Amino acid sequence: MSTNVTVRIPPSPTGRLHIGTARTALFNYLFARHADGRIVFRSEDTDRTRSKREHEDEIVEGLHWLGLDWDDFSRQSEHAARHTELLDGLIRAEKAFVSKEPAKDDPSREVEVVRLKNPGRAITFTDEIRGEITFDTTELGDFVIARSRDDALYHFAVVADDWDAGVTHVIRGEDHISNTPRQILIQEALGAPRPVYAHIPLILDAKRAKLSKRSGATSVMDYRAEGFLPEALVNYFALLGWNPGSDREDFSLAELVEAFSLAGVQKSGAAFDREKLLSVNQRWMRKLSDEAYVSHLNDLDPELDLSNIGKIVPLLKERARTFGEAREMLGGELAFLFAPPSVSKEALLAKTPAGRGAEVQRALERALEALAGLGSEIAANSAKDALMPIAEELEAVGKGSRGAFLWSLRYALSGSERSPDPFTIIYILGADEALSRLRHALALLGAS
RNA sequence: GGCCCUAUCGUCUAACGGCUAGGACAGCGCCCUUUCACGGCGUAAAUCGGGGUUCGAUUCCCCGUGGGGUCACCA
Repeated sequence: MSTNVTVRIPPSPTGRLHIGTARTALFNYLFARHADGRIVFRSEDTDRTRSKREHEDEIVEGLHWLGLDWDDFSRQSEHAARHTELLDGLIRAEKAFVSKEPAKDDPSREVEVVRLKNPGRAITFTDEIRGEITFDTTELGDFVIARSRDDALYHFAVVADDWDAGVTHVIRGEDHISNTPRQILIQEALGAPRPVYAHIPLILDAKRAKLSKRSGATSVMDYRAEGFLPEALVNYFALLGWNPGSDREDFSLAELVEAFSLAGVQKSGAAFDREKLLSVNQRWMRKLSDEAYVSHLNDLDPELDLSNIGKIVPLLKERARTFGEAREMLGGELAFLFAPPSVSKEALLAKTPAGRGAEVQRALERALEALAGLGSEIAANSAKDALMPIAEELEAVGKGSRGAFLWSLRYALSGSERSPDPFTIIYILGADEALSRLRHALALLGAS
């Protein structure tokens, strides 16, 4: 592996795996893998009170689930001794100093924080995505870089760790733009090289504010639990703020690695659109083999009885946009496929013109006989071949009767005003169950 | 509010000075059709405003305005 490019994925384990974290990690991954470079994962756990191992585990698991990986793993807390060493060096060189001051949380107590001696000048850096950016750093003053000599703060730890890891490209959210000058100040004090910066646009919610817990589901794991495919999430996240310069939207992770370039990254924030994500997800679900589809359903809900679902998968593929939706359909609008529905005589004849009731009933009886003649194994199209002639005959006698008959047939089988067509239902139910439901409907009509 | 970033259909975006401003999602309509779903076709929908530069600006510059971010001894 060449080492001309090294990026970092530095999540802080203080919460669940946020969509924004995942997308930033994805962009780093795409950039690095495209350049055949290195990726270092660094858990930024220096906030001892908020950092939790369970969060780190979820972040790692979620990122792996999306298909991302890295070449090196470390925790910032493991670098504490190195931070102290660097801090001491800075103090000795009089580029930083220890300052005795009242503690922020308890002013009666005195603490010794470390502050950077700020030369106080304008800092200009080049952002790969936005061009030159200049800040006046005088207003920053001699800012705090460590709570004490052995407890470095974020900005210092980041700069030190990036330096030690040989990070060449810092690709992160736009919200870090204003952090960059102070990190550059620390770099210069340390004598560390300046990496290339690329600040990617933020993901916004529907109200165009930075995505937060209030904006709805923001954890990648929530989407997994809802039955989204990692391929779909990756595909959609990549297109939020990046594009290949063409109309193409269908990308696998490997194809993204191939196509990715910072030049295609957008400058302004992108609103997260769940509808579009759903559409992308459905596209990926449809690519699955029926077997894989069922296996995903099983992963989502191990309690689900999927023993006789094989014939139903095509129906789910054309309807469900997530596996969660698919599961709901099995217990909802498609539940009639598993247990006989209740049917009403009125709905059975809902589309039958006045005075034609007897006619439709006779046709249903003929349908029953035709079906019985097919035997118990029904092929995909044989029900249609057997029953459509009856419908056509009816139409010849009275216009609109075909539709009335087919409606009644379908309703007798599904007990629902909206459902797949009767032939598909018969195929799925099998001859015995279909005949039983038809008999039941006929009995209802006969009871007039 | 200071500082910084930013600005093409409702949303994601294409067009890196020169085409009727293109695509996708959502919307709407039509077709297919026994209903639903799928599918096919079509339609509506945008260059924030004002100045420049230029033969010519969505594109380059400036000023407004809008939006966003950030202002910790959090990361």
